[in-house]
Amino acid sequence: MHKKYYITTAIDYANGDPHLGHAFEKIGADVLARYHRLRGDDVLFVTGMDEHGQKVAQSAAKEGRTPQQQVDEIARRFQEAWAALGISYDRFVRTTSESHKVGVRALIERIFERSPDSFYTKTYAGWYCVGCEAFKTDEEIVDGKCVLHGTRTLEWVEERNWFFRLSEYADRLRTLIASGEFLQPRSRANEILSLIDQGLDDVSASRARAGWGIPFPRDTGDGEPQTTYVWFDALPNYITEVGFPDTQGEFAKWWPADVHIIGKDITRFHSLIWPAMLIAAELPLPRLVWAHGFVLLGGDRFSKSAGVTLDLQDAVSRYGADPFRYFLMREVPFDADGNFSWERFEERYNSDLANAWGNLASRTIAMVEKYCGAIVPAAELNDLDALDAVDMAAYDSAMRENLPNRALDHVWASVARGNEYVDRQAPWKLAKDPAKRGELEATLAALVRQLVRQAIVLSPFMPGRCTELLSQLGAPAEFLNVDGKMDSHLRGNDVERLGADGKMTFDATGWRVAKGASLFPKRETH
RNA sequence: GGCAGGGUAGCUCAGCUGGUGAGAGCGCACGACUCAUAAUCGUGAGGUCGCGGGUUCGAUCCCCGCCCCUGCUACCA
Repeated sequence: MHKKYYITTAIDYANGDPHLGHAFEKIGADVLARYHRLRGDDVLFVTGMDEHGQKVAQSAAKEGRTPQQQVDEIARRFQEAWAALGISYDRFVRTTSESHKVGVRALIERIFERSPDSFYTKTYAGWYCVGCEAFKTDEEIVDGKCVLHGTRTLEWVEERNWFFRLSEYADRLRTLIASGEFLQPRSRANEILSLIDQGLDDVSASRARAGWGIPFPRDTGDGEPQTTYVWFDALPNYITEVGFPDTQGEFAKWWPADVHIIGKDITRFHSLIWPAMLIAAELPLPRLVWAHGFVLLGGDRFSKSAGVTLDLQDAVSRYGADPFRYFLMREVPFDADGNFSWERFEERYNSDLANAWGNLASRTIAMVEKYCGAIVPAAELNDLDALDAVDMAAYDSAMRENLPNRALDHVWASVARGNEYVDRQAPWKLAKDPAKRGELEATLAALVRQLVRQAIVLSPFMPGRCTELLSQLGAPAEFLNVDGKMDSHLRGNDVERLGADGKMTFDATGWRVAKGASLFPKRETH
């Protein structure tokens, strides 16, 4: 019996090229999605783009393009980046798609029907900054300009908008978040609780300025067309992509989402406005909102203006996507901030990948070739398997808690055990004594089994290299199907590689190993 | 300013409700081995556990004060 697992990422604002921050989130979500596929869950992994807003329209104008041309181009670049990083999403949602627009309007209408008091109109007057797409308070205005956009002039705007009565939901939201199960990690839940305790303000649901967006389905009575404001435009992507407003079929199968993976900076929208919208619409709430931290560069948050950036293409081309994915997942906790530096990357690459794991594979395969004619000998399970089982179980529970970095710690405990085991058994000595033939074979078979286990549990992190290792170990075809290329997702699964209890069953006896190129070659030192 | 979290070996961090000599990984030094990507295995150096008080037979872990860092303090997303 397979469970369904619907995982989403934040949809990225189509206002620039993909960067390390975007990549970290997508890689993290991808690792979780692949892990669940490995377990045999029926996975739906959705990511995409948020493509409306005045800033998009303006940058398009600057480029001499229509807004649609502009977002088409940016969406293409994001999808290229995700392909290069091996992000195995099932669907790429775009808020400019017709189906999304239909879904958004339907959701708003549904809220009008089910919770008639949730929307109301209010006239708002103030200085409006186009750069921020927001009204500014006196403190935010210096010399008649917005402090963040000193080159743009502010506009005095009076408009009648639709508001959403978020304040009305404060009690229910507090209960929801205080449970500790809806919003994680706990530190983020605590921040939102304190926000609730300060009192929730109602939020805009529409803007009167005709803009690049979805027309709000109802007018405010002053004749001005209303455009759906960002929350009501972007957040519903999680349901429109699974068929809403049709609540049968796909929607019934996938919704509610099992987890929304988001950055900690947009926690409040996902843990307050989104559930309030769903309550108002009388729709089920997602099971979990997971707010990850940020990847810092040299201790600073990356930013284009400060020159703190990292070119994704460059990052991938240096060692390949797999080591890059591994490094980010190993070095940056998924529940807090972490640091990226090439210095650290090289350390990790050399010690963890090349020296420890890559070399363990290399020496094991070489010995099976040398001492056993390249055929994996038959042998009973031994202590190595038993000790590894503890680490594999720990890996499993860490993955279920959305902490891939901790899961990797346990896999590397297994890797270290493997290298110790080789030295302790010293197969090269056993090979010289015909009386120890049995022990030699038991040793090498145990090492092959261990590598298979490691390749399987690491495949969500490094799908390409793990497939390569399994291939070198002589694993049959169904074992090799762990790559997550865009055109060959591992869906459902034919072979239960990782059971519901985290245990694996397979028999490597008789596999023909073939040593190939190094899994993690060291670069020329210069 | 308020609220929350944190300051432990060169680096990244573990240390549950206070108690035999404060730990891991990486890095470093020395030794062993030779199957392997000059990889691996073993041993070791070494830290006033942010600062100052207090409670206690005894505190890195409790209390008070101070210093420093980070996050949140709502409509860019």
